[in-house]
Amino acid sequence: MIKKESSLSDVARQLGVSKTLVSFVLNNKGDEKGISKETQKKVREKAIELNYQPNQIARGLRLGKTKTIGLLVADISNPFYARIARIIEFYAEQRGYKVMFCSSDEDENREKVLLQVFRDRQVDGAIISSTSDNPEYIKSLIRDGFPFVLIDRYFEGVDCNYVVVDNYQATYTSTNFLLNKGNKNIGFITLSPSHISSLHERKAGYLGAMNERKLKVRPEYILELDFSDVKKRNYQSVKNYFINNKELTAVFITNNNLTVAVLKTLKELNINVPKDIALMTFDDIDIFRITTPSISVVAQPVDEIGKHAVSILLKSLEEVKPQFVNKILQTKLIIRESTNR
Amino acid sequence: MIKKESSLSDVARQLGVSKTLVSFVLNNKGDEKGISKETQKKVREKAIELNYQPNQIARGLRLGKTKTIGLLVADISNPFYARIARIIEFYAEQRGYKVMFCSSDEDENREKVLLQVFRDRQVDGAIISSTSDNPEYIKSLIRDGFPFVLIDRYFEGVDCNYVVVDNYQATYTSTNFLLNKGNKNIGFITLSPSHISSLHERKAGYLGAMNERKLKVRPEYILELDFSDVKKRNYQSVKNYFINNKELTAVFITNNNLTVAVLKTLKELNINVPKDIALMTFDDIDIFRITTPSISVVAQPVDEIGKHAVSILLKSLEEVKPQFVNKILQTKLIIRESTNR
DNA sequence: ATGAAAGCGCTAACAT
DNA sequence: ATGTTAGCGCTTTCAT
Repeated sequence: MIKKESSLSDVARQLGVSKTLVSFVLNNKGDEKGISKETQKKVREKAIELNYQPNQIARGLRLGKTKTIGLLVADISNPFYARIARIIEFYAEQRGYKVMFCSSDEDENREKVLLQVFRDRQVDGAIISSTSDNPEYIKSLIRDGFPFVLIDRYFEGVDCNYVVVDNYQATYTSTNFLLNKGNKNIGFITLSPSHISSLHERKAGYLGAMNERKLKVRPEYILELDFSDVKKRNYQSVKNYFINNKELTAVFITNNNLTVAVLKTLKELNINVPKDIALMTFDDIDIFRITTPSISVVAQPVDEIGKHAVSILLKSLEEVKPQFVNKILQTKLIIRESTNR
Repeated sequence: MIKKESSLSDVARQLGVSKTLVSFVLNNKGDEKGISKETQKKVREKAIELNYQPNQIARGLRLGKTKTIGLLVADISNPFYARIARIIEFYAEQRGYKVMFCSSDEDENREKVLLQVFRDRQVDGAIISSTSDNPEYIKSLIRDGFPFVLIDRYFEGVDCNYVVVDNYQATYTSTNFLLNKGNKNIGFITLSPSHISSLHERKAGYLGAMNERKLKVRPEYILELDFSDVKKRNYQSVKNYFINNKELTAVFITNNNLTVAVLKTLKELNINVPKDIALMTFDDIDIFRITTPSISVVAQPVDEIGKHAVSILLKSLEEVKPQFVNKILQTKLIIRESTNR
């Protein structure tokens, strides 16, 4: 029961001119098409009078472009993704694009379906933090010529747009920082599915630093938590981990909501940070600034990530045969109280 | 350069039948329209063979429905709204709807523009956390028959869909809790613009409880912070507040990112919670569970809010002359360490 | 300087 | 049991 909005034909009819003319004027092609100044003025005035607003769906159908981009992440309520979303919204809006989002829950099949939904809805392109293990699927997007840019995670050997951070360097540096502080038994808590490039490389950076010092990494020092367990707040394995690994003096955690799990567990176990164990994690979100102790973090350049993702995507929409662009951004170590020992 | 997707006509042509027939079959109206079983089978098979996916934009233009809803909040990266977004996404998806979001930054004009963009894009309806001071504007949405439901904030005397919490009761109870703990000088930190119903009522609940005990509330006990200052992390006034109000033994804060500001400031000033001052706030987000001390909060039923918002909105899309529905949900006091004094 | 007409991909009323 | 056709609101080519 929406009040009938006025359409192009309404404006045209009331003025006794053609839709073409109105369309020209309202798309600022009046001069180019040689429409007389007076006519243009009349058209604009009438458009305002009738509160004419172009129907973007009709426009989209005709032009094959919807000025909409899709954003697919694991979980829009994860503060890291939420911040990225805000930034993507900001830059997209500047260029006249709206964003539609969805959360894959780290489920590969869901991701596939969700992406298809985006395509059915004719989003012009997508920004994707993929949970997929299967580059074939991503390759098919490329073959289809569907414009997208991966963020946070990429696929080795798959040539496409992506903007990620140097995860290896990040954990390599962090681990060395902990080592230089005199820690020898350093634990590592991460998320599965472990094929995700960012997690994979974070682990590699940690192992790289440890190996360089010829330090053994006992298998039980590495804990991999299932995403669904984190989501369900099932932290039992975290508890067991700390109970069974008393000799750890530091631990690196790869992801912000894992760290929430860890902090909660440590609190329950009455294990003090940093006195009993030092802590370091990924993502500089508010939460880690105000805990006691405040948490040392690897800060990702969230603004840069969002900004590049949007600009790369929109550029690739404009070009006929776009060059794929890859950005590998550097992270920043922010040392706070949780590593003071 | 998107690979040509197959359309209805492709399927029809290759089968030597009409688009109508294909449309009927694929929309499960085959039996109803008396299409023979074999033909139906052929159509379905061909559709799969050609990987036919209906173009939802064309469908939207024809049907006047896009199966998209808009979500407008102050800031999608605020954890409270991010969680609501995830939940709205969840319930919307179950019913075949996608969600498009945007952030008003608590700017009334921006909100107006953003909502118009939603309408131009033919979203079927919207879920709105309005920052507006002007019910006239909201009323015009109603007059236009644009379906929407307000969340978090409503307008006194404006008859429309909304789902909010009982904010007065929430702060009234909280303040009484603090009073019963022996606090007399209780501060109140809130956000401007203060016309926002939720903030307004939270303040009223606090004042109500204080007045009932005949306790004076000195004007300087109430701090109103500008949203833009919070966003810019300009916390100077918070600092001054605590420096100038040493006699406060407790403070209630109306909003989660304000609390982040306060915690950060208290840390800097070396003021201990709860020893020096007790703290209580709104929104049960992760962050408040893992700080030391953990923070006592008024928990909003986030899942309920999102669930109701979606169901009310979708119901109002289906009905010709919808009854407006109002939900006022109850909050829950969660007592943690920050009020132990 | 302006307009007619086609067409984007789909649905549905109305034939046959 | 199936097809013809119009039309959603817009842009754009080609006429005039």
